[in-house]
Amino acid sequence: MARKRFDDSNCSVARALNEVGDWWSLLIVLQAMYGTRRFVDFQQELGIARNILCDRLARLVDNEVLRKVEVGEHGSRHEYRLTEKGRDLFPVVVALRQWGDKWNPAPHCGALDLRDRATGQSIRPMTVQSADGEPLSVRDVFMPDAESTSKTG
Amino acid sequence: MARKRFDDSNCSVARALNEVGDWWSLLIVLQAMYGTRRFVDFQQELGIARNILCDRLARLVDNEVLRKVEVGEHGSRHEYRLTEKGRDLFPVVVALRQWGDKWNPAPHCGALDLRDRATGQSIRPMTVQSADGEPLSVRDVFMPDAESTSKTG
DNA sequence: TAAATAGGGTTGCATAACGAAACCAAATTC
DNA sequence: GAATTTGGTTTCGTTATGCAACCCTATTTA
Repeated sequence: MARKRFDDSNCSVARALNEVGDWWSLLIVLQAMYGTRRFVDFQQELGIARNILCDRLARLVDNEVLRKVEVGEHGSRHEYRLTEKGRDLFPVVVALRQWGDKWNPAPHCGALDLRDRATGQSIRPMTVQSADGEPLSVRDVFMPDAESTSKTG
Repeated sequence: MARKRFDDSNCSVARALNEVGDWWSLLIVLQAMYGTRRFVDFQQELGIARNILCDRLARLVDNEVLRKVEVGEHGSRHEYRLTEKGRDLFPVVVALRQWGDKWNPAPHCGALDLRDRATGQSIRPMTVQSADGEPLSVRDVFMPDAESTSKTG
């Protein structure tokens, strides 16, 4: 049967996963952050099937994570560019990257750290922070609204 | 055909998604962060099919995101608890939650913000930060290793 | 002591999603 | 005007997902 959808879930994590929670969408967004814009480039760089790429690009455009821009230059008809909503996934992608680097280091190459273009220094590890910037763990936070912990789907 | 796997990808985002990139795994982790530990509770609170829950729990245990703890109390035989690796997904989950709250606000209820248990204040929005704590956008960072941008799969 | 209930699964089946390769059509280059 | 490039759609076989039913053990309840 069909995958369960979370469109109207009262859990914002579930709603977020509904848009970018599949195997490919976040990788497409990541690739777009690297500068990829054209269909064939996504296809080749990700090694994704064309029909799946079609579907995902359309869905990301529907959800306003990407926008489809018509361009007239030599053969290519349009490009897929990140919207502000799409660029706003940057913290999510970086958090995932750091988690992957920490707990599943690459077999061959080392962790590929991101660096501040202005200073050349590595970026900080992502942390959940209190109002005054102190790092917080799971146990350090609570949710005022208790009912939100139930029934995500 | 089978879903494409990213186990040996040189992209850490792809490797991370290989472990928690499906529709349910991150929600299970989230639920575990809320304090859920038993099979039936995950099942009822998430509304997930039992066989899928079985599969996901086993996979999360395999990947050391959860661990299975035997407990002897009244009928229940074991619990699923977060490991350090699992708790380390906190920034990922919070980043996703904030993105979902910002761009897909819940129809009925408002954004359910997390608060610092010590002060009662709302936590900060997650940002990628430079070495001295300044927020950075996609355009503000670069990767020293250029080849890492290609071929994630 | 028999019966009901709870916890933690497993099995079968129908449907939806995925992946590879082939096919298509408009625009462009040779 | 034939071959290429770009951006898809179609076909088809495999896999994943969801629902419901079943199973086994341990504990309550009658």
